[in-house]
Amino acid sequence: MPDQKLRNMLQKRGLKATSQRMIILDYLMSHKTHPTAEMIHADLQTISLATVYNTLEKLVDSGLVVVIDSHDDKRHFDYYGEPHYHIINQKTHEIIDANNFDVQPLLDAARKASGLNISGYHIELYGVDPKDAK
Amino acid sequence: MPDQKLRNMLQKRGLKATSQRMIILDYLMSHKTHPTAEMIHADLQTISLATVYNTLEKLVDSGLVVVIDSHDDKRHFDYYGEPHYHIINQKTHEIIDANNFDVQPLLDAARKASGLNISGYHIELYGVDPKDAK
DNA sequence: CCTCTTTTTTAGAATCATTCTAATATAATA
DNA sequence: TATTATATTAGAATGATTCTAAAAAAGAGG
Repeated sequence: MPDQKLRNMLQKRGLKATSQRMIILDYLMSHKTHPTAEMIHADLQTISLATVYNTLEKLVDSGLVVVIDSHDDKRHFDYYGEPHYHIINQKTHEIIDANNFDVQPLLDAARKASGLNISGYHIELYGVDPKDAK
Repeated sequence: MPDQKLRNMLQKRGLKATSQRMIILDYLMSHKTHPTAEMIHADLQTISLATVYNTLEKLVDSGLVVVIDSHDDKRHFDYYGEPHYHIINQKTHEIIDANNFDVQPLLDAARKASGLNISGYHIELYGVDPKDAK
C-alpha cells in the first residue's frame, strides 16, 4: 500500500500520520490473520507493544479496524474495509470472515428497540465442524 | 424459583446440582442487571469468587447463560431464557435487551458461508443516545 | 443412610493481557 | 525552523481471570 494512501486514510479521520500508524494499518490491511496486539508486535519488532495497543485503539475508534472477541482471552483485530462478520470455530478458535448477509433489518430493529442511533455492531457466530460433532 | 426446578435445569444438562450453582442460577434468572462475576460475588457473599467464575463457565457451556462483551474490560453475564441480543450504549455502557428480530436467516447464511454447524452467536450492537450525539 | 469415588468448593497465589507513567521524540503548522 | 500538541517508548502497575492443592459435598450403589 503506498505511503500517501495510508497517510490520507489516517488524516481523513483526524489521526496524525506517524510512521508507526502507517505500518500497523498497512499490516492489518495486508493480513487476513486476525492478529492480536502481541502478534503484530512480534512481526513489527521496531514498534513497541504500547504503541501497538495505542494505535489499535485509535484505529478502532476511527472505524478502520474492528475488535473480535474470540473467547481465547485475547482481543483480535481485523481491518474493516468491507462490512462483514465473523464465524468462530469453537474447537480451533479459527476466525472465518463472512459477508453474505444484510444487516440493515437488524440495525433498524435495534434502533426501534433502544431509541439509540446505532453506531456499530459485532456479529459473531460460533460453530463446530460437522466432522467434530459427536 | 423453587429448588427442584433449579435442580432439574442443572441435572438435565449434566451438571451436579450444588447449592452454589442453584443460588447463582437463581440469581441470574431473577436479575436483569447483566452482572459481572465480581458483582455476583459481592451480592452472594457466602460464595467464593473462584466458584462464581467456575459456575459461570459451566452455565455458559451448558447454554443457560451468555457472556456479553460490553467493552468495559469485564465480562457480563445474562440468563438466556429467551433468545435475544444486546444493544450497548457506547457512552454509559448500559446494556439493553432486545428480542424483536429473527436471527434464523443470519444463521443459515453463516452455515452456508462456513460449512460449520452454528452452535451459538453473539449479536451486540453499539449505539449513542441521539441527545448525546454531537 | 453408609461407604466410595468423583466432582466441586475454596482461599490465596499466580498469570498475563492490557493500561499507565513520565520522559523523549515527532508531526503539523505557521 | 520554532512552537506546541500529540505520539512513542520501556518498564512498572493493574486487575480480571485462572490456577493450585487441600477440604467438602454430590451422586451412585449397596
